Amino acid sequence: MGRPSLLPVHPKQLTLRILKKSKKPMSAYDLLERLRSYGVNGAPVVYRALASLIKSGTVHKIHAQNTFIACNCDADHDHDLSVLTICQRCDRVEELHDHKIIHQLEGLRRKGVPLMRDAVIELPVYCQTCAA
Amino acid sequence: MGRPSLLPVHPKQLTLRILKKSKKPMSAYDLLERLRSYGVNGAPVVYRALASLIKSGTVHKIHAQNTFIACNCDADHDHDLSVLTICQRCDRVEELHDHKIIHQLEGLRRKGVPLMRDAVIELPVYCQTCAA
DNA sequence: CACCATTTGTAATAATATAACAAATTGTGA
DNA sequence: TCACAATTTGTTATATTATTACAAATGGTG
Repeated sequence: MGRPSLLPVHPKQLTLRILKKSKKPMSAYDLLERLRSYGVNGAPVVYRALASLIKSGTVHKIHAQNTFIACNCDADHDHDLSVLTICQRCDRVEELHDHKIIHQLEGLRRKGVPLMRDAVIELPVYCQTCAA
Repeated sequence: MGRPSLLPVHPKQLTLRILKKSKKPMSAYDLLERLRSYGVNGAPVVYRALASLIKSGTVHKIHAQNTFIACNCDADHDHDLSVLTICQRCDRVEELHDHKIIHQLEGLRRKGVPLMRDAVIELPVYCQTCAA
């Protein structure tokens, strides 16, 4: 199993808990600050936790912001494409549940574009508040 | 007009030229290395050139890679949504010309999601070569 | 002309992410 | 059981990406 964690709770679980509670996307170093009180001292610990969570589809990285969010799916069901809108003015992130888009992307798959499971599509927008 | 550039050719033009010639996306520091021979010495010069080019739609940033590409549109026509596929294994980037997807996204716009002009959608995929 | 706004260039620094390595544990085969 | 490889963790250091801060140079405006 390798060297055991010195912490009472594994960094991966802690990371997920914090992200679940956060309404907003968090950067890796935001997370690190929060994790320090639990004894986490290094960036690699955070990045490893995130990598693992992302691999399992539990967490998404928002590349346009270098931030991370917990997937808002409740159950352990298989993940699929998720579509996020990112306001270019206030940075607010929302998940779109537009089935037509999802189906369209699925269509791409059938046409030979091997879209990855857990693909995250980030759409730059102005949110309703900022559009005004 | 502000302080004039000391260079015979403006960094912005140089940056665009280099990106146009490059088949692959380039990082800002890749560009800087290339620009040094023309007398460009600092990262801010590159980032300012890129910001300006991105604003005019001439260059796109690929957030998932922190790289930049010249838009492959030939003319000065107005830009619209562009859809890129990014291979998660070999990092190759291709531009999709799938009109259905574009139309679908336009549909989102009409439904009230103010998608930005020059929105770049990055789809994580496995390219045909790597899928095998 | 004096002043201000703007742009450029440079130096320094911030923010994001990974590499390299030692230490601790488990499993495997002799 | 013992040696040893394979893994995982934690730490330090470093690489990569991007911005801040500031001085210098120019053009426009009163």
